Amino acid sequence: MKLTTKGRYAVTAMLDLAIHAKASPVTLQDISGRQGISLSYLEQLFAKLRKNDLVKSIRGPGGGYQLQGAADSVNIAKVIDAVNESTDVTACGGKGNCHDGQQCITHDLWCELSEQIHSFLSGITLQDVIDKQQLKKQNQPSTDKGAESLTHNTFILSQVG
Amino acid sequence: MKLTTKGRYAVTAMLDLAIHAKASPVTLQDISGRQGISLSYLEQLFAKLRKNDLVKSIRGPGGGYQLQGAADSVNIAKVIDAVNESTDVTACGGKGNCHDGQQCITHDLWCELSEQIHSFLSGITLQDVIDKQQLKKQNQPSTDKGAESLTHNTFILSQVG
DNA sequence: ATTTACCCTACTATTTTACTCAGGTATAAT
DNA sequence: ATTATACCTGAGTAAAATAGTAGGGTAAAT
Repeated sequence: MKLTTKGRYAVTAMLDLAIHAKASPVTLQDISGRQGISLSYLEQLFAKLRKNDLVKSIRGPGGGYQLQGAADSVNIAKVIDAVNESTDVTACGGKGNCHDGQQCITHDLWCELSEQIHSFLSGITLQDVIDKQQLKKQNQPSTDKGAESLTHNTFILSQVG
Repeated sequence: MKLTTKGRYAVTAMLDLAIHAKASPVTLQDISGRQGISLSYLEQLFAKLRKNDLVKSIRGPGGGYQLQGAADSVNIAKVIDAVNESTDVTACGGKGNCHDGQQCITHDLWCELSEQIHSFLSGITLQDVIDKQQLKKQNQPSTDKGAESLTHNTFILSQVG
């Protein structure tokens, strides 16, 4: 599990799609303008998103991209994994044969934690993120500083449970 | 919130410290050997960990590093933030002044999600990760494939709640 | 036929990562 | 005191990832 700006771009673009591509598809040009990502870079990201069946494309004039499924069927982990593809990460090639026992402990620990993070992000869909934002907007019209931690935890619980 | 191999190294090293530095401090030489990270790179990482009061150093022969606090008082988010330092991330400088309303929506959505992830990792301490691994070892002596998701979620719930 | 907008490959600049080198300083042991 | 240890620091550097450019294609709507 890797969480870089690349994955951020992908998630941001997917959220943009989820919001704007209700009826007609959205062009990469539009996303590029709204999110400040270069068109060609978006094309590269969407090539990967398409290969992973996360989006579908419509060619020609009036064409663009749409989510392949519903916004509540696409989770964040899938999106990030799609653009990152094949992060082996493990020093010993995942076979756990890096010398004898002791050496491998912390290595295993990290793998365990990495799975936790992945599992966590698998439980959050694009729709969840959008809904949460709507809720926040309603509760706090303009000023929005402070008192964050509590609402976060309740959100997490509602997602996982 | 960024989750790169750099952060992985830092977390791995901290876990190594938590396990080995019970009585006497641990040298970077030792961690370097166990975890396969170059000594000088470790020195750079630990300089940042020290500045953030996550570890304390003992100089001279017999010296090395120890955790500043107890293993259950250090959370994963702190460790990762310490070595990454200042990820502005936001395209509009966090002031939310990137044009009018619409443009900023997905931007806000990502920030929201990013906070969720941060909050999630703040709820997991080094000790938690170690404990979880111990538990896994006991339940499954050697073969450890399949049936993962369920135990993960219970772990997450126990951490956050 | 022309325009639109996806599609694809290769190339390049920038940044980050990970490491090396070359010194220093505090401390324990002799 | 001297020496060895191991932290500390900064500058430089190779490799990789990120982000973007360039230059072509192809499918489809007008």
